[in-house]
Amino acid sequence: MTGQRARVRAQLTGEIKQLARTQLAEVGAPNLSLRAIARDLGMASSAIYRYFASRDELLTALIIDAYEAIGAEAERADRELGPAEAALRWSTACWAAYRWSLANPAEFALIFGTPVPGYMAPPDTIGPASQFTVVLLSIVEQVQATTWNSQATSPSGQLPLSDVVRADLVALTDRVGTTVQPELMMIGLHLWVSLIGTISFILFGHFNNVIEDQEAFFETTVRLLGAEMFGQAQC
Amino acid sequence: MTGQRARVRAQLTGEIKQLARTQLAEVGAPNLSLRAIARDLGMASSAIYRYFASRDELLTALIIDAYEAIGAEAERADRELGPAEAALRWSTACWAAYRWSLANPAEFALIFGTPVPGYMAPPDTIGPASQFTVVLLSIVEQVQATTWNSQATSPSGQLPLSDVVRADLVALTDRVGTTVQPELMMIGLHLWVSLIGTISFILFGHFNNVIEDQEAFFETTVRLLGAEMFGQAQC
DNA sequence: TGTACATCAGTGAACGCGCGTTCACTGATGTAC
DNA sequence: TGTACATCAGTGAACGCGCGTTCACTGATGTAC
Repeated sequence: MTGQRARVRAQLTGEIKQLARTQLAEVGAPNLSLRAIARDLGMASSAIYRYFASRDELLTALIIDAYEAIGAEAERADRELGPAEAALRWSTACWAAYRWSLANPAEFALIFGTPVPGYMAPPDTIGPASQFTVVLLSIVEQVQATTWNSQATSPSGQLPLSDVVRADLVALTDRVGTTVQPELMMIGLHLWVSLIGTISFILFGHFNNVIEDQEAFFETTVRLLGAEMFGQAQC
Repeated sequence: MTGQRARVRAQLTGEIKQLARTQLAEVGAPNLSLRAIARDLGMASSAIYRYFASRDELLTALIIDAYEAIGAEAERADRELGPAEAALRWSTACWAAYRWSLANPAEFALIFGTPVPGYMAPPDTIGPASQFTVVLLSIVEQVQATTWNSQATSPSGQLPLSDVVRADLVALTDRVGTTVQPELMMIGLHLWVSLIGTISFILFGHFNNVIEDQEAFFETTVRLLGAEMFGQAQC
């Protein structure tokens, strides 16, 4: 059977990444050690090089995996929800991101924390990085198609965009191939940033000794953010 | 003169920290090396131990300095502004944080990026950490005293807090000795998180190839955030 | 004003670790005829 | 179906680095009388 070697190879590649993830949580990305992984695997340290050409290449693989994982969680949650109001889809996606992040704090830090110094993410990471935002964009499009108009009640309606910001946002919508209005796009980006910022604060401990029930705080934040886009609706 | 030795000591301590900051920018906190600092200073590596008992103690000093620096910037900006509307004070504080962060990205990462694995921040850092939020709180208090009421127009008025979140927020206001309403406190925390989240995204490169003029984007975000607290007012 | 002593800064060698990456190699697994 | 050859996984030694921290020490600076 031809695939025998390939299958073993794929499995060991997976094991290496899994051990790397474990190490990530213990020592952080900058101290990720190929030798330590080899030790855990019971192999010679040089053997790792049959699977990854360098430490940076392994890091890249982990970053891509992390982006794909959080993106896949959001996608799955949105799909399982089925047709629903945009507000419900929003909070569903937020909770998917939250759950994944709490379950995988080291990988969250890998993609949204301090960039590893000296490491340059290759272009391969761009695609996976946008997976989550694709889900958000689809929600934003639904808002545009149904509820939203630029003179709406929420602060958004009163948001005057400067020419340069509007131009940037129009260029962005063109690039991703959507017809969402720049005002709404602005709010969408802002929600995305605030969502990740909130998860960061919780994960990185900035709310310790500040907020007791951080999950409840997250829930309120999601609602608050939702109100910015959907007006004063729902749950 | 008694202070001679002390003065030299203080100066060298400062030089060590300055070199440490430079290194921070180049290799990141987890790879901060006492030996490299000593090398840059032209001293024996063991000499550093006359100034800092360990690597962690040096890190702690840098963290405290960073918190104090960003807090001091905000304080100074707010003071120089003099009596002003809350909205203007808010944007002034935001820009102070933004400018400092762009000028000191490594130190921003030190306090708001991925925590250094294995490092536990001692309680000494709590005081300096709250310096910036003291400025924000003072703005929030002004809002409460002047414009704001819980049935206001912005989404905030429509923000129903669950019992557990309200309890957390009340405990928090008690602890910091203020009489700000929990709804407003919630929004204040949210603004704080979103502000730092936005700066993180910009600094950590998440807007590269997404937004061209990131400073203009920041300006719009600050306005958008302000609108959440102040309603649809001003500049 | 001068001397004796204590304090402190800085040295340099050492301990006991760690790391990424390369290279010539052995043996096993697959492939082509 | 069996043999010859190529491919590939894994080894172990080595190169050339790095690190934090300790310790006994020298010599200069300050302090007390």
